[in-house]
Amino acid sequence: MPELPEVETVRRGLAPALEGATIDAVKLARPDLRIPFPPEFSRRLEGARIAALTRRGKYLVAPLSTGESLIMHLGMTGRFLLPNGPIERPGEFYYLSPPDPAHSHVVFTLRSGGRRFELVYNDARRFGLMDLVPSSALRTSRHFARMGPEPLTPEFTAGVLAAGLAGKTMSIKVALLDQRVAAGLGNIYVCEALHAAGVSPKRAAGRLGPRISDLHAAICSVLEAGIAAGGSTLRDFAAADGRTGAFQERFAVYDREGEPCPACAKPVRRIVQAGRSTFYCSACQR
DNA sequence: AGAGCTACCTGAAGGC
DNA sequence: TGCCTTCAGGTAGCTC
Repeated sequence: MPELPEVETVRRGLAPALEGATIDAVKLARPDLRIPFPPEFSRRLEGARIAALTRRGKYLVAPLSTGESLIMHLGMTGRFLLPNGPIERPGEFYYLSPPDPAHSHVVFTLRSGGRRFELVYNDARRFGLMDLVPSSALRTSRHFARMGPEPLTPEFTAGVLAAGLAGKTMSIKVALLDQRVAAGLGNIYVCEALHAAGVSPKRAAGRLGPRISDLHAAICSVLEAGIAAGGSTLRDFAAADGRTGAFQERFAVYDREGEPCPACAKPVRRIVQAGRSTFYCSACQR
């Protein structure tokens, strides 16, 4: 579910509740998500104060008072709930459909300003992960060591993007899904960015030429628009406060096979690349 | 090294 | 109604 704009939406929803809170208890319903929880996961978290909630690519990162950072990835179906959290209307159910309790794998009990509340991590497919790494070694951790530039920051320039794609013979669609090229892009926003840039998903990644600037600008604008809309809601994504995203209503091509291209009205096509759906306009994207 | 496939896991939706 | 197949927003590990 979550790509950069969705993870950023979750971050913004959770940050006011989590930042400055102390972790009183952590209950695990099972020993692993996609990977095992690290040794003594709960013990290492209990008593820690959450200094901040940040994001890198599709990961959430919470630096702790203990010197370690809690790293969290939502996979495809991960979501956080604040069922009795410091939100204006506690008890309100925030999601389109109630999450199956069988898939609530982690329950944090947090304390902040004299209030105690729970933060529940629910993940049906269990493709998410949580890990603990020393805050001083985040950059070299296995999750981030090879991760590419962060879009929407000054480090992500057209030149940096071009360098990341140089020499690649694979399609630009498949290349942009590689988190080493740019962090945080997924299937939706890659499709949308390529459409916005007028670049065919089938074009060789290393042969964009000067159009790399258009693609760079499109990636930034599509991600910014996604964040501004509160992410996309397909199936069941919702922000921590339960509001659903609106960006799916603005998709130009994603999940719109057969519908008219908003630019030229020709039907949007669907093809499969590296086993994943690509949606594009064969007239607008060359 | 680069590129392509498979696996991980569950649920929803569509076809018959 | 029910069974079966296909597909889903992600990543990593394996082969060639």
